[in-house]
Amino acid sequence: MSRSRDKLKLFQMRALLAVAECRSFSRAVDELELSQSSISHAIAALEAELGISLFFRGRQGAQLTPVGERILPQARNILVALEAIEKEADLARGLEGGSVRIAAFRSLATSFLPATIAHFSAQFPSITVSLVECSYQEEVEQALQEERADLGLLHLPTLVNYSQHGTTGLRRNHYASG
Amino acid sequence: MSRSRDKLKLFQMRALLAVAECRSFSRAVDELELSQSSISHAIAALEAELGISLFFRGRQGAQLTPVGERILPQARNILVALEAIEKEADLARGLEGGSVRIAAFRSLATSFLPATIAHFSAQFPSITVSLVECSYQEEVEQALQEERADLGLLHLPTLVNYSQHGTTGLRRNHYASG
DNA sequence: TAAAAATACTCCATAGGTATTTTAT
DNA sequence: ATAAAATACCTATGGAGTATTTTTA
Repeated sequence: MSRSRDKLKLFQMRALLAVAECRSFSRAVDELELSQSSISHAIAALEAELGISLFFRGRQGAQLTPVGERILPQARNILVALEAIEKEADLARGLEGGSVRIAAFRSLATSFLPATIAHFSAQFPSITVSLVECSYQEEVEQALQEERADLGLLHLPTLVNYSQHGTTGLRRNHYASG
Repeated sequence: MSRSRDKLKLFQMRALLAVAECRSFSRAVDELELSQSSISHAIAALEAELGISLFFRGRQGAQLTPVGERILPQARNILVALEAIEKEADLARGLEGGSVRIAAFRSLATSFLPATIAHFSAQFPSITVSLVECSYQEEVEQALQEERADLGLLHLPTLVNYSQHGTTGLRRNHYASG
């Protein structure tokens, strides 16, 4: 059977972007860290697969055809989506095995926090969420300063405060409720 | 040197989509027309590359992890963009070497049409645009019926009418001006 | 235990490279 | 004449397959 059922390849998208940007196959060599030959092959294969010409070639380099011009943003979309996937994975990896200690006084701890924590835990099951119950606002601030908590819930105007020394790579989703 | 600098592969995106949809590696075989082994390899490689687990595996099949759930729409975006690229290419190919004959009466033909045609020709240089000048509206309709024109410009309320028998694959961009 | 996924192993198509030739200005 | 792209040819990575073993509800 035939290998690689994918007609269009990702490196072809990268090549398209780079050559379009550099307006030259040769100059795209540096950006792609690929030989001129490979870039030529890649674009040629892409053009053959699509049955169209993507670039006008000349001594002064390569220039996008009108079709190439319309295809370019879609190729960019693909690479952006790929980046997004890697970002999501990095974030998730950063969260693996992490823990968050939340300091809050009793009234908050018993009202909306359980639901919020449940929701969070459903999204990030590998993160241990623990609660440091406090009787007064001062105790919350104390817990943060003594690094017995990573996240503290306080009254307005300082509703949410957080320490930078948590044991997790948590970089967003600092849950708080109005 | 190493082959394939792309860490993430398109067929892995397809596999992710299919397995997520089928909630099973085995059932995705039909949809992907790929062996169970290959699908397993593809997902495993993707998970290894991203450093995360995309599916919970069990006897009843496979279910997306929270990260997998967040990555899924991006994978879909990639495939949608690919489709769009092929669509653009198909359209451009259909236009290759085509021609459009426009029937219009003199006043229109000399006022806004030249600019419109120039713009169109810049976008689709391989298409021959010719003008069939008419003195009266009835002549335009006649030219269309006798297939001496592919596109006719008439007065409101029937501003634009077009024949289905053109010598080009033109399927959109029926240019008209208010 | 049975259905599903993972592994072991093989194969060859193809991405990628070097060296050279062709093309366009 | 000369810079750029295309082509020829080669190598070996990794995608895909069949057969089998390992999981897990």
